[in-house]
Amino acid sequence: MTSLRARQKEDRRKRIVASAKTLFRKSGYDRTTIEAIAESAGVSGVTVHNYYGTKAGVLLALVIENDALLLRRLDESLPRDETDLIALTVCFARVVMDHATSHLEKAIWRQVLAAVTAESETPLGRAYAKLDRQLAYVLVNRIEALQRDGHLPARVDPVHLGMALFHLQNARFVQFVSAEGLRPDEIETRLRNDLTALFAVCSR
Amino acid sequence: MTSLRARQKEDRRKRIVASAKTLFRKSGYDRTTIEAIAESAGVSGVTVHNYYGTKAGVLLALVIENDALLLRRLDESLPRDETDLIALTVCFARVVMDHATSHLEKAIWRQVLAAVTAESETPLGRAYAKLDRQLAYVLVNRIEALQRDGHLPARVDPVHLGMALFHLQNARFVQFVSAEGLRPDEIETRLRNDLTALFAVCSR
DNA sequence: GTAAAAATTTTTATTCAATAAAATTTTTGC
DNA sequence: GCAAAAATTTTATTGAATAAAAATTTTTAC
Repeated sequence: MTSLRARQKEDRRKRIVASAKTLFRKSGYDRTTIEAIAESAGVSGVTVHNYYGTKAGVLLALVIENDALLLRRLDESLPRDETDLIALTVCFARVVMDHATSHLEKAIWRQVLAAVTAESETPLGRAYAKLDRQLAYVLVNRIEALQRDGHLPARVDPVHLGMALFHLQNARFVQFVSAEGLRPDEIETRLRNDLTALFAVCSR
Repeated sequence: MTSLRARQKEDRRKRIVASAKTLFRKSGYDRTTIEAIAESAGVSGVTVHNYYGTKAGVLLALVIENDALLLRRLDESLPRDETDLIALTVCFARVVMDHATSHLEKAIWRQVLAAVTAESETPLGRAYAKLDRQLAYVLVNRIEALQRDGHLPARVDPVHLGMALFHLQNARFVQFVSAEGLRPDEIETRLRNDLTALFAVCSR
């Protein structure tokens, strides 16, 4: 039983986020005012603030919505028969980059990453962190499968390995959006170099 | 031959940054206004903007100044006789965390990290990126020494390895400042787990 | 040493994000 | 339908950011 009030709220949320996405893509983040988003969504500017706290909050909400999609897409896009850990991680990174660029420009992703750090202790920040963890677990699950099939030594902890690889991939993603001219291919090479060097250590 | 004008400019810069550091530490980032920094430094608010562009710019300038110190401190603090790569990286991470917390609170570091991403294409953002690269090279140099002394296989590329380890360490640093309650010991454990898992892969 | 010029800061004004309190509208429960 | 509750809008304020004009100071040239 959803009350009228709850439905209206949900409706406004949807309109605000949809308006924001359109405007951010059309005019960029800085040149889009909260008032413009509010007007386009048919609410007052203060309501947008009441709903999302900050302009960055609206952006984060929008990204979280899209990332639910990425989560499914990732699982589909990673080939089930891939046995090479490096190839798997690189593929993961590429799907993330493709998804990102197909939705928003790099300049806006920089705002997203900035907001995530600045607002890490707020509800929306936590929601993003949770999604990030789910993203990491897509990789962890694949690594567990790899280990089950004997493509990885039994001594490696798949959760730790998955997290480490995710962090590394994420660091390269940050680099990707931080430099306008950097192409996915170049990032792929760097990530490959990272992994090759690490796996070549083989100490003790 | 430094002109009077150049000296005065340098002097104002110093006063602005010093005032900002004092005020940020005393009242936090958000509760410190540019006007307050300006007044304490004996200049107008607009001058602060002219010098650093944004409030975050002032913060970044301040951090860059401190990081020059970190660079030296890091090189001193890393034991020369350390032959274990994991121990070396963990030690590196700890020095960075100690340095960070001794200068500014986590909440302010979150603002720093946010500003770095948001302003990656501005001069101050680039200056920070350059310092980051120098920090990474402290690690790279140590790894090269390790390899020279036969503690690392000849097949590993020390630059790639150093960069990868730096990124991993950095990802954990971001986590460190993003969660108020997270202690350096816990981060150290996580980083150790990352490295242990990666080095255990040993594929092909 | 002084007057013109060049450079730099300050003043002034405007836009917009963020926040708070009061006023208004809408929904809900009876 | 009507009173109470909940939510939105209006109104107002602070502070960051930016731009243009005005004022000041340093430099340069004589």
